[in-house]
Amino acid sequence: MQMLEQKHMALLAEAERRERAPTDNIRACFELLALTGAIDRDCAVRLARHRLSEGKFVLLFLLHDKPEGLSPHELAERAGVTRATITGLLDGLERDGFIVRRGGLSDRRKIAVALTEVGQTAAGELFREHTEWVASLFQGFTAADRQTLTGLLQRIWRNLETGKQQAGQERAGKQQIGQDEDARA
Amino acid sequence: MQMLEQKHMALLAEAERRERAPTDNIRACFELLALTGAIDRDCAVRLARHRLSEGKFVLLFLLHDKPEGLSPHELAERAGVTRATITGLLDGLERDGFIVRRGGLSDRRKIAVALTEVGQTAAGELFREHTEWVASLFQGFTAADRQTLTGLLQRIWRNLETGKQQAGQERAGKQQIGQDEDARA
DNA sequence: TGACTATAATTAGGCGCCATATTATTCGGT
DNA sequence: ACCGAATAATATGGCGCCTAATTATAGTCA
Repeated sequence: MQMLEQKHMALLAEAERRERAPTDNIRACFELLALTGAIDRDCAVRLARHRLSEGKFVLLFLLHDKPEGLSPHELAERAGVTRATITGLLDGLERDGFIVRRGGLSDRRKIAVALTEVGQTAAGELFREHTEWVASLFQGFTAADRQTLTGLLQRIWRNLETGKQQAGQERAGKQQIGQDEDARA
Repeated sequence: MQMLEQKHMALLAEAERRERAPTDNIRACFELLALTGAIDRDCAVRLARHRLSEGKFVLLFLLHDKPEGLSPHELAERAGVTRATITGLLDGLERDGFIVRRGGLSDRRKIAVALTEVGQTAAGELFREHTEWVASLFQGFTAADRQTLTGLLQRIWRNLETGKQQAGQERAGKQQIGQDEDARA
């Protein structure tokens, strides 16, 4: 069951042919990406059954205990996406009857986004369902297992950060002073 | 450095508040997703510097040793995306001068997609750069480390598949016979 | 007050992905 | 030779995400 994606198998085959960089490492990376890709797809399929996406689900759950509503601005911050993205998600949620936009606040630039009955119900049921599903993916894992995994992942994190810094320095070197356009990342 | 995404932190906090499903498992899952999310974003940033996306890069590399070109159909198969997606990627690649579409084949429905000089050069340089970057993420990993990681990931795979089957059965039960719309996944 | 600046939400446009048409061409069978 | 089925590429429209531009409103300060 070494599930790799099509594109990754092609890339790996070529890398092996060229005997370039350590292909074992590449394979390991692709295994990681394939798994999370599958998780994301499964997540999307599950939520799609309720006319939701992951982004929409997050908004629903952020609003579930806020009867007075939140502003798009706050939603963007808490969900970690831009306000423009929020606008799009809200359009869909409003169309499907999960939320309402309320105006008429003291600051007339702002609006309040709140759940409808339907949204409230969906939020409640789905939060339970979703967290149980996520937890089930690690069924059978002991604390030690999780610890081991976390340790390995952190080592990858560090390598990733190191690579970013190096790339930044190289580019800065090439173009004199060179602002780091990756600062946000 | 327990890097989690904004949305995941919000979800986790709420899950902890409700003391629902084992939050340690949820946290572990989110760590996994956060890491691969960061890898994907970094990958996108690196390729964007060359006016490429991951999808486009895959096509470039699939074409690099095919001077006579490949059909969109073949590209779709090898890249693991639909033909419609290929059309879009090719539009961009053609606009940016990486590839050309050639007609006039014996089967007049088909076209051949081939790299230009520019595309050829880019493909060569980027393949090296990209594989080295991917491999560098696992720098310092021993064979045993990789083995450990693969083992853990496979356990998650199995849990994921199990969950899919169960969900399928439940839905099949609800709606009498119920075709399995997940067969493709 | 009036101009400037900051902030809120939205729009516009782009990208990658998808599913579902649509159009052109080929091929099989009678 | 012709009809219908299969196949190739593309068009269309949707979704989620982004950045940059736009519009409305608020607050500040000379």
